[in-house]
Amino acid sequence: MIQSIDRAAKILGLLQGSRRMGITEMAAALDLPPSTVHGIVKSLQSHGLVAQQPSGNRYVLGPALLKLSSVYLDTLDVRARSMRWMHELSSRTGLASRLGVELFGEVIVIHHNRRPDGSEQMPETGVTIPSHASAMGKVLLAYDAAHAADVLSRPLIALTAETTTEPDRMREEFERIRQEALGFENEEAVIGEASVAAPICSDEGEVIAAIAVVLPATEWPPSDMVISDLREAARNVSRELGAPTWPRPIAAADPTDIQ
Amino acid sequence: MIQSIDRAAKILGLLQGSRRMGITEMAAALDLPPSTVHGIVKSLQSHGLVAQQPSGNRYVLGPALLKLSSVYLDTLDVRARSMRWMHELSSRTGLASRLGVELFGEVIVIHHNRRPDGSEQMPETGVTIPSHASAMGKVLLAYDAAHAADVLSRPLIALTAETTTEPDRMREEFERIRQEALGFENEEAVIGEASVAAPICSDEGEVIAAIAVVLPATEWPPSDMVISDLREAARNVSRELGAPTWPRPIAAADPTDIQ
DNA sequence: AAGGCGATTCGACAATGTCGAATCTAACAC
DNA sequence: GTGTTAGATTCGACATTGTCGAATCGCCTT
Repeated sequence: MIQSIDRAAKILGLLQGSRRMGITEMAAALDLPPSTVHGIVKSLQSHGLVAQQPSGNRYVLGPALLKLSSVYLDTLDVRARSMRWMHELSSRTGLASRLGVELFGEVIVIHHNRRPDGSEQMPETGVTIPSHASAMGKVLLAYDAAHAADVLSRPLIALTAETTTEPDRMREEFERIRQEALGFENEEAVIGEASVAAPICSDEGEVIAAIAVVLPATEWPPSDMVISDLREAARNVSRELGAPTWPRPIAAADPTDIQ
Repeated sequence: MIQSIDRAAKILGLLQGSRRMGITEMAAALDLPPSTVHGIVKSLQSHGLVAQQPSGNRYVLGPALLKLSSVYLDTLDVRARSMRWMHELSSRTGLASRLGVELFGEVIVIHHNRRPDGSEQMPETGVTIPSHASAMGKVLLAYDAAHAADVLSRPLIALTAETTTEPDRMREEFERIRQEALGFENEEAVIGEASVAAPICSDEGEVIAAIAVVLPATEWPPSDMVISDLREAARNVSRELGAPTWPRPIAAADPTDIQ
């Protein structure tokens, strides 16, 4: 591992968390001398990854990141193939839909279809949610033993009073997810919001993404029709990706109770 | 400048351009030994900035970039303040609208309002266009002498038969842009597409972004109503940002004819 | 005008990044 | 099934670079 690249990435991570920071502030956060941080920041700045605010004493993330992430999204075969099915899923169910992949114990939304009721909604692409508190995240954890072991090795944070935080209950939930190829979450991440998710399988049979519909907690549980449409969308996307089967066979699923 | 961070950024740039590349291919492109590239890529991968494809021999940009760019967009005060006015601009004119900032001789779209006709349109946030071939880009160049000098010091590339590529004509156009606080482009970037842009000023009176409406070339030139609405939106956003005046006084504009 | 704080610059030197050689892995041809 | 090829990956010697302390600069406050 190259230390200076590691440091540079940590600086990006700091600016991601705190939005605007000065050199001395970043140095304190990373326990490094200001001149060291200054050199790294100037290098990042020369590539547009970081920018200095006009007032001159604080730094922010830079526009080059937007271009890189635009290409990242374009690269995603799973996203390209999901968009049409998600559009249809939202049209049929009247609900918002999300596609997510794993990122360091969280699930990040790589595609979002708004609820088709004409109301004003925030675009969610780029939003992250802790995996343990999200239907998509639970699905991704259920089919990835190593990832689950890692996440469950640290205390699970409660985002609401409903968030499941006991590892044993999570493992039971993973077992059920693998049996039904469905993950559920009711007000575990956001009060008033629930979601149900299904796995997306690749041509190698691996679960590489999860697709979800989002519904108001007042409409919980999701109707049979919503669940049927969700499974249909997941199956269709997986098939387009060349998955041999959907859902992935239980025997092929790695159990998450490896200690 | 830190060489290893520079190299890491170049690797991200390669993957941005070529989408998927192997270690040996990147090494050839950068004129570096494969083991050097491998070390850098593994560092980037550990932070989610790069990912290895399941087949194992090619690399792509990683999901952490999406999260970073999501925060980048959230950080942008100019974007937050423009969204409502752009929504109104698109509603009143029936045209798509874009907000852009400068990135290495290009203009990158940081907010996009679709044309409100219900048709299916690609989201454009993250898209880049060479500044010289874009109304927004020309506006940004017109108010930034150093940037303009840099762009005009290299040959301008024609994207269509209509693209202006002569530096003297560009300078004349910049002069006119500063006088009218408006930039125009008809089929210079994309056949069939035209745009008109206005500058967005900061509280320090600097032009920090440009706002544009996009119209079909068949509707060229834009009507007086469209131009009026665009200026109104630009003035309103600038005012919200604390700009002392709009448009920025001509005397304060740095001439771009510095050789 | 002086003081304080943070950004920035500079250059000596220690630590790290580089990269050649070797090994590993997977795909392909026979 | 075996051998070949090409690319990924690992390892460690060593030269180059990144680090960082000291000094300076710039801006804001008093």
